[in-house]
Amino acid sequence: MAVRRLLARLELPTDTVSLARYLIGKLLVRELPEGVASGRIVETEAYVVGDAAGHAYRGMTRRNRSLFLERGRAYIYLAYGSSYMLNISSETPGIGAGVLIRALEPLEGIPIMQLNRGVERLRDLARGPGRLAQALRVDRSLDGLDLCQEGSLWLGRGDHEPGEIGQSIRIGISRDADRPLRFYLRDSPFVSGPRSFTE
DNA sequence: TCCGCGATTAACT
DNA sequence: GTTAATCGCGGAA
Repeated sequence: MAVRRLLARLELPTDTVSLARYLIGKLLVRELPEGVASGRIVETEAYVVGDAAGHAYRGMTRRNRSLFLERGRAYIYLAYGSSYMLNISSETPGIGAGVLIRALEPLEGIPIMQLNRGVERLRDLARGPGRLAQALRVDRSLDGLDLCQEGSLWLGRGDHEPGEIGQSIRIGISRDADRPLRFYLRDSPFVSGPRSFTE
């Protein structure tokens, strides 16, 4: 198994779009009582400053305050009453923006993820933001966590350069819907949405 | 307080 | 391809 090395905050681009692209190919590591579950990030979306689709658009609230932290923090919320969404804060403190993690290629702890998800098929473990959170048992209790510090959830360096990165409009939003702010690993079967609109 | 609405998913036809 | 489930948030009153 590849060495898991923590990503330092200084390695993370400050700019939201740059961060969304940078995170493709990086590792997301979850430490649970029964063991480690991890995966390679294969799909992200940027929710930039001044973005009408972003949760920070109307200012800071109790729910979205983690988006305004220094880059590399977790912002987690519940969508549709049933699915948790994991985001990583971007920009500088006081600026509300972040990157949604939409899909992982499972690497370690696959049996743990299978139990958490209640499905066997590798491709269905973390393809989609809600599935990903369920596979890694991510919920609001992790909101605000520093992902640049070893702990229950953290970001790791990938062991090689990612392949070709595609770009498209974001999935499932209505406002600011035409902006090409979704990034994904072009050849990965673990990507959730369409693979058209490639750059 | 009330009410409409999702950065989704799974189970349908 | 279509649709119901589900509930916290936040804007309106």
